Amino acid sequence: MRYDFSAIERKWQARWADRETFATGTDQDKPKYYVLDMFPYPSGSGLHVGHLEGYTATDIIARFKRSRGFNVLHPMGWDAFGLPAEQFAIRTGTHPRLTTEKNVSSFRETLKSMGFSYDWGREVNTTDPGYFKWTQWIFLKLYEMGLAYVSEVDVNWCEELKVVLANEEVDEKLADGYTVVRRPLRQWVLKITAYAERLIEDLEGLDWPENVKQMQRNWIGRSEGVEIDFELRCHGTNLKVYTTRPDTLFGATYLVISPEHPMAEKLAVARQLTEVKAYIERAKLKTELERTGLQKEKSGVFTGSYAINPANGEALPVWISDFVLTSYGTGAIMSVPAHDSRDWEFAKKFGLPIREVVKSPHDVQEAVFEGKESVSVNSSNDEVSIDGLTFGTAFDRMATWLESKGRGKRKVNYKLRDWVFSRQRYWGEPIPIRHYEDGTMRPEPSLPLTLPEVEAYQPTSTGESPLANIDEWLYGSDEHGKFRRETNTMPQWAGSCWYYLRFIDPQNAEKLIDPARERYWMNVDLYIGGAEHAVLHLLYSRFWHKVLFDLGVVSTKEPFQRLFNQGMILGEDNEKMSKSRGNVIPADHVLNAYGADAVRLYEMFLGPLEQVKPWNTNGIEGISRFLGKVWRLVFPENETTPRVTDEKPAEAVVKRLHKAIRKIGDDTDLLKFNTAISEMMVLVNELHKAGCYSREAVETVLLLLAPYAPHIAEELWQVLGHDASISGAAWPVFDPGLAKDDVVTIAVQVNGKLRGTFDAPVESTKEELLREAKQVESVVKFLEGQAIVKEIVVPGKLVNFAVKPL
RNA sequence: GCCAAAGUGGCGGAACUGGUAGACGCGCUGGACUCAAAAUCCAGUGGGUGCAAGCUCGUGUGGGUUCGAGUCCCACCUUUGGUACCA
Repeated sequence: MRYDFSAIERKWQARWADRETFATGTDQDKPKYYVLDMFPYPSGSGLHVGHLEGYTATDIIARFKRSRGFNVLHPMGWDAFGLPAEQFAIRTGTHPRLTTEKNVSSFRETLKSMGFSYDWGREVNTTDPGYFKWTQWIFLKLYEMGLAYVSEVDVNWCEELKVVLANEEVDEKLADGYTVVRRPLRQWVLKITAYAERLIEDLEGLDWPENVKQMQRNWIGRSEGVEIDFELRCHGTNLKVYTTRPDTLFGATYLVISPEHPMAEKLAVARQLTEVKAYIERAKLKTELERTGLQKEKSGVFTGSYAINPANGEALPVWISDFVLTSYGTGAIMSVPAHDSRDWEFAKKFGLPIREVVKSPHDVQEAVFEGKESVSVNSSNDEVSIDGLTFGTAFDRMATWLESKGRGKRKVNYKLRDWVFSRQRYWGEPIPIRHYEDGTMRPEPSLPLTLPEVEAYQPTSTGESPLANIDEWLYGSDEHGKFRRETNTMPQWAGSCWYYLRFIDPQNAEKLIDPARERYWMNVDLYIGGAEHAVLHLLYSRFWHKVLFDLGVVSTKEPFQRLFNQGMILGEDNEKMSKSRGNVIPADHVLNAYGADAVRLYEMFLGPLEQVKPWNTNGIEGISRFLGKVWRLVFPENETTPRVTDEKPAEAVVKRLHKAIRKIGDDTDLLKFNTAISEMMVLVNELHKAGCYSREAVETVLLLLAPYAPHIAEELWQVLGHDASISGAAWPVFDPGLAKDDVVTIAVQVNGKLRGTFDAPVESTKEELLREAKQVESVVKFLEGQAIVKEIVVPGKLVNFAVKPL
């Protein structure tokens, strides 16, 4: 009987669906395992082989854990709000809901034809009102807790199109010849900074790749410093700067404020006013990209004003420059050119003095010295001296002195900024807030607040979302008076911030999640997705989770216990898969040609899961051949009767089986699927070679293979007389005694070079191995006429003789 | 520039805490079966040298530690990902 993968795969997929084979177990006495994929945005271009990599990995784990007695939660859903469907709507008038529905069913079909064991009864969709009701509910909680507020925020504004652009759209539009300016707009902002400390601290207990944790720490960017008040000469006020190097205060030779600083114009003396105003105007026109990325050369203008250095009473000129950011610290800095590379460049360009205050190995006029390990010099006044001290103590003494003088205050700063949470778009969750005529805001009294139908999806000319055009939806009145609804919608991040919770209790109309279920299933035991989400999605999600923890909605501090980033699969040309390169391998294409089992195995056989690796369609032939060999364990070529016998397999075969059970189980646990598959190949080859077709051997192979290639495993399992699905069968257990080798090959080296080998029982003593090694024929001639200086024996591995000529 | 990861045959990759480099698969070469092909099976396959047993070189480059280094240390080169003046 031929191995007809497409008939077999169709048969089992239909059967699994009919029998709800993969419905999540409810027996709470069993241990649980929650294995989750980063759910996809259902795009119009469909799934390609790269998308399937992570999903295959989680499916193998899901099936593996089931066979080891766990209740497994393995769900799938759709992150379906988002820009592409809206842009398509703007071009064609097609409602984003229709586009989304179409794409979702195409995605679902492809995933089903991969044989993934998702519990489809738990599918969620972020655009479903029953889902986003709770996204809105969380928003209102944030609002009640004072964590959501309205603020004027600079956005990328495209004058011609009258729209706000996402950062990634800016380049594209500029290339198309549009102008983009920074312009303040009323926005909802979430106070993620209030959680900065906890977001850093709680990384500690997570099983995440160290580099992802590091990236999150860097993004949050905690720094300890001092805010110092500089008295302004002739102004009667102070200028507050933030520094992490109060130990270099004696080396400050000028101050710099950002062009947007409230004092910028006030500080300009009459003679400098025109120049200062022009500089501020120019800065306004620059986009963030121009101010940061492209511009290496420092620019700036002198205000004409001076501030007094509290440490030594010197008058320091105050400059304006756009390399100082308004949004960080106080928007003003003290410059210590000798010990900060940016300050050094600026000082060189504008001829400002450079003074060494930390002992430097070279002349600071020639090059900057930023090291913290040297001692301070030239740093003392009548009240304080830090000369001879290194960074830590110098910092402390200066901070204490400044505090005692009332000129400074220790301060912890974060790079992390509050999260701009509104979008001027149609296709997103409406922000459920009413604005009343008296200027007050109140939450919508009943959720969900759904999207109205609109005629046009273009934003309005004022920059508001299309919702601002729908009067019936927009205006209303209640006991508090007339109101206008909020026209901003939420960003795509919103729905993906908490979806892992809804999978636990997807239909609950009363609550976001049932507490008992939450306690059983949380947290997520394994979360697999692309490294591109290492910072934002995971940080936002952790933030919301902590808020929900504070509200008592969830019982864990963190949502995702173990995180794994799969590496990208490149096109056959070793380039990132993209439409424009034309190197995309569509999932359906390879599925039709080779079948789900082959694609699943090949995706995993390609290389380590975390590694970036190119696709090569030719290589899948080897997997097809392997599956053929598995099939022929049961059905010999051109025969329709199974050849499996009930004979007990030979001792050597039994040992081989136990070794394979151990190796494949260990590798699967560690997500080392490529080597697990290699072991299966070796095992199957050896069974054929040994002519062993005993039931015990063949069934073991099927059980080991089942998480990886479930369709063929089910089919042959049934052929061998089992009525129940192999997915309910237990993972085989190995006997450590049998999984061990009795005889090992010992390598014999002379001066570290391999000169021969011999077989020996594993338990051989060092003396036995030495005696044996000296008699190996190919070794003898290398020992002749040599004095053995040293004998090294590694039991079970090798013997090495270090020799010298006599 | 900075941070992170990685460089192993023609290709994807394997090698436990330093211990026989190249498992497994692709490709290629030769052979069996066949009228022929497909499928399948068998043998070979890092470079050099040799009839051969073998010898020798070999894990990005150059040094080092060690009886022994793909693995550890130092310097450098290259690639990929992240990031963009955070005081």
